[in-house]
Amino acid sequence: MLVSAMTTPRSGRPALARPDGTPLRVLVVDDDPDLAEVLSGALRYEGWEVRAAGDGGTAVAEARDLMPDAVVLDVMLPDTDGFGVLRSLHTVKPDVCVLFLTARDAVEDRIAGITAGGDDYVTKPFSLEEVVARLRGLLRRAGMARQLEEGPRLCVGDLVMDEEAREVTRSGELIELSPTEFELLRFLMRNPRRVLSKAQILDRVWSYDFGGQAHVVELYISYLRKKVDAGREPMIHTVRGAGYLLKPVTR
Amino acid sequence: MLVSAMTTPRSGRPALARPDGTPLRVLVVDDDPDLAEVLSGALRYEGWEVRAAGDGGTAVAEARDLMPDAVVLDVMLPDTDGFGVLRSLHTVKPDVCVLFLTARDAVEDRIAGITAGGDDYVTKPFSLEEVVARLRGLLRRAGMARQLEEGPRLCVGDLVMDEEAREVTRSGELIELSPTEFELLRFLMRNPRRVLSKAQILDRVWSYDFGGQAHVVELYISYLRKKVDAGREPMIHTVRGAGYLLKPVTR
DNA sequence: GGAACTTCTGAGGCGGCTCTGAGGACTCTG
DNA sequence: CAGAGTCCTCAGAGCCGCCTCAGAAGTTCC
Repeated sequence: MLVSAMTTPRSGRPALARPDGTPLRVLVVDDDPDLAEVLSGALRYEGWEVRAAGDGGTAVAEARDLMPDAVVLDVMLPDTDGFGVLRSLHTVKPDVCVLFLTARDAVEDRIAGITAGGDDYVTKPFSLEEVVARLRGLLRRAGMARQLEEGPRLCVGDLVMDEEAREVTRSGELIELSPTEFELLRFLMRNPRRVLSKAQILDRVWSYDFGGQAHVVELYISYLRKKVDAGREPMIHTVRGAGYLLKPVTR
Repeated sequence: MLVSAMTTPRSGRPALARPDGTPLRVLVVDDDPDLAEVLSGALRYEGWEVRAAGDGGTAVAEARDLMPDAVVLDVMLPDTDGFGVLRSLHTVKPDVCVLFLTARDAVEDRIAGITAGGDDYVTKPFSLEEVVARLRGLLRRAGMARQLEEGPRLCVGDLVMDEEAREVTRSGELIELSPTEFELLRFLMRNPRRVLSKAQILDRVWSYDFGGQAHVVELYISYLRKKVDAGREPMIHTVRGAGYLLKPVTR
């Protein structure tokens, strides 16, 4: 089952590209077409060339055709399990990076065995920010993609985030964040000087099956302010009726 | 309310065009024919080549024929839901931009995820100015349309508006605006040196179901003057019996 | 199995935003 | 100069958006 094909990245950021200049390619494999659509959309937006497949057989066929740099692979598939697909993928393209999608209660050690090769995994339900970030991490570690070589540091003013170490500092001082706080801040830092609506934030930072209200965003913004701004000149700003905005202090 | 259909853009600005010179194409999908007509009219006025559809099936067929650069899509359709149409649209044209229309109370529901790909949405009742602006934002981020590449800055004289950051400055000084003030000013700035009637302003800046009087326009113009002109040489001018006009100060 | 932490819900309150109404100023006309 | 029409501005009521607190439920770690 072919879900969608693809031509160009739509994102404002520079297209992800390999040393030869062609865009990075990713294959999304999930039997839930809605989820595959959402993932494809998000990755396309990030500059990937995306193709999607709904089962293991199609996935391998698509991989042979596309020769993807990375694969986002649901472990539970209608025809085969993730392990079979993984073996086939490695036959097709030995150096492919794989990001597994797995249910929370899946057997942890089997996943651990699979990811030994440098691959990674994310448990469902996940947030798009997490998938995108993990995939970036994989590629960086694999040494692909020129744009990613710059390192895992994210800077806005004197606010610095080390994504790999999951460490945040402001003017040198360490800031401790909970997982959600961290991911929210990462999203803000990847979109500085831009108003982000609560709905946008909810879409990217919270998991796709979150049924709650936009009110949580307000709450977590409030948490972040206490830790990030904390008496200092504020970097997180409310734009009434529009959303929130992170920007360096103007001097 | 029915707006007369027209063939060529009436607007003073150049027609929106893609790199190859042909005008940008948009498909409007809404089951309310009046609303579809209003939207179509406004977008045509902005220089788009417009076609409309009333349900998901027709929409996909039209899309296959038109190959639109963007789609304005009501989430609630008689035959399918937004996800289905979105998936079909992406199969037809993977790089299409989608702007969703949704009822206010449906936002919390399950819009989350749909917009993940960098697509955007607007809640009903919306103002035309908002739809047009969002659509421009989408296209800009997608890197289409030569005219839009200039960036998200709107300048009239020393008055500068950064739409993404929702920031307005006059000769460098920051001006704080409420949501309505912001949208009114945006409309004025996108139509400089042109007299805009109160009715025109009401139609574009206020949502289509606003029942109030033209008096609010006077009021908000007065608010804007206090903030934008504020002692300086005035840029906002009243044309008695006709409307208002924004222009740079002439020396 | 308990303690610490994290996440989310609900309620209360504050302040800003939007719009109405009224009074006054300005402009044009007869 | 009077009157009508148009526009400007102020004051205030109600509403809505946002912030914060407190606590319940779930999770992790020892």
